Amino acid sequence: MRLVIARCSVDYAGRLSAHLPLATRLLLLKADGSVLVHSDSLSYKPLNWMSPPCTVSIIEPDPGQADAGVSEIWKVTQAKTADLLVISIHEILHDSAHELGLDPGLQKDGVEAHLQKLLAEQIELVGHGYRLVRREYMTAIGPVDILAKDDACASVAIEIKRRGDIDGVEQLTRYLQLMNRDPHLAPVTGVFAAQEIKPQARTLAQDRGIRCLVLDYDAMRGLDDSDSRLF
Amino acid sequence: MRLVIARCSVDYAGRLSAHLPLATRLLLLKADGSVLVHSDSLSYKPLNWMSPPCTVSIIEPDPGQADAGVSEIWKVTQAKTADLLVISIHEILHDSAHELGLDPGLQKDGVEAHLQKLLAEQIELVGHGYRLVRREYMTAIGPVDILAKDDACASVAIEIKRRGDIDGVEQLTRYLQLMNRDPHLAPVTGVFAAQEIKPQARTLAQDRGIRCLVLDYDAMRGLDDSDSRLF
DNA sequence: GACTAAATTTCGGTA
DNA sequence: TACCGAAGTTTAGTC
Repeated sequence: MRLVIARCSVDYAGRLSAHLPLATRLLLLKADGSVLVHSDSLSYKPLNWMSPPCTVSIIEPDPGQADAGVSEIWKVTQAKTADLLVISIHEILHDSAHELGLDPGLQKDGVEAHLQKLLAEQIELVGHGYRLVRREYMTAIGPVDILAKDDACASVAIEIKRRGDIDGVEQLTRYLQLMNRDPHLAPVTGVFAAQEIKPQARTLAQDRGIRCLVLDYDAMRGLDDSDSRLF
Repeated sequence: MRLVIARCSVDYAGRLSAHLPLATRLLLLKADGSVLVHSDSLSYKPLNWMSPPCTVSIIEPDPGQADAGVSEIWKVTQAKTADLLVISIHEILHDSAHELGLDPGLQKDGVEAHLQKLLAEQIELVGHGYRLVRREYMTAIGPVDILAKDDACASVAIEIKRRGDIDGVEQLTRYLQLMNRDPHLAPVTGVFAAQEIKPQARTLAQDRGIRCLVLDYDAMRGLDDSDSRLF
């Protein structure tokens, strides 16, 4: 990994066109050839970047560019997409290279999968007498998060989201339409379960006869003994 | 901006739980207090991070941690969300600070807006005899990208995407349902225009009587003289 | 300020 | 490998 602090301007042309005026920035060259341009704020996302596989070639500025103060130009090209990133460097303030080695990688434990697991275990939260049929019930257009039976033994499709948005209601609606064509399952009712449900999503769901259920993640975790791992 | 190369392990607890085993990584501390953890590959996105506003406090390891080789611990806390990022540093291999100043910011020129502008100018691409009514035609649930009239003077709502996905078909469907309730507009037909249309989106669109139109961005740009700016 | 839609989305899983 | 859905999504624009 090479770290360069430099006064530079940047131009990108590819899926969009973008320009960064002259300023001091961090240029990050990774071992896989990718390049990131970071400013000193606006976290997380670089101002500009090129994804691997790509190649960096350092070229001399032409006389006109040299007169404008450009000392060198980095031309970053992408192998597949013909995207082009051009970094015009005026002054290098820091330049160091470091050997990092391979990273063992991130171990993560997401929220939606966890919510699904918890709700499957605590299916009575959906309604009295409910029973779990199975998680990730496959349909032709994708898996329904949870399929259950209500106290009258009718099918219930449950869609789980962390944030309940219109998209999630649309998704559940598609599943319900498909499942209600299957005589073995029909009639199937829908439950839209999320930690937080947006007003527009709630309105749309009610309009379509889909029940909304707000989940209390912390309370559900609290009921689950297997979950006292962190802190 | 402070750049640190260090052997470290990282734990994050917040919206998810994540752990990074001991390895050499880049730690990036920005002026706004945000922290990024980058490896030497897997571009663009940090392995782990904390968004501003957040505060970093450097604490001494307890004896057990010190025995395990930890020299110092960075505890990054988020003001609002109670997220916590803990970086256990074993060895610092590089440490430098740099004054970057404010960044003038990115000037970008997106693709969807450009596609919309081009298609409005070349509305005959949608069909012979078509005329533009207006771009960003407002409805109660949001703006329709383009409203046009066909050769029989019937209304046509056009939704434009770079990548035509199911979401876009749903979006256009909602617009069409609403607009067809307006006697001044009805009947309104729909056109789903994109550079690339996914098979499932195409199927759904056809099922709903929405016509699909694949746009050739380069050809449309070529027809537009005002667009010979880059290179 | 809330909400909606786009993103150079990226990233992971599955058929 | 293509496709589909989630993301600690983030970010930008609009009402």
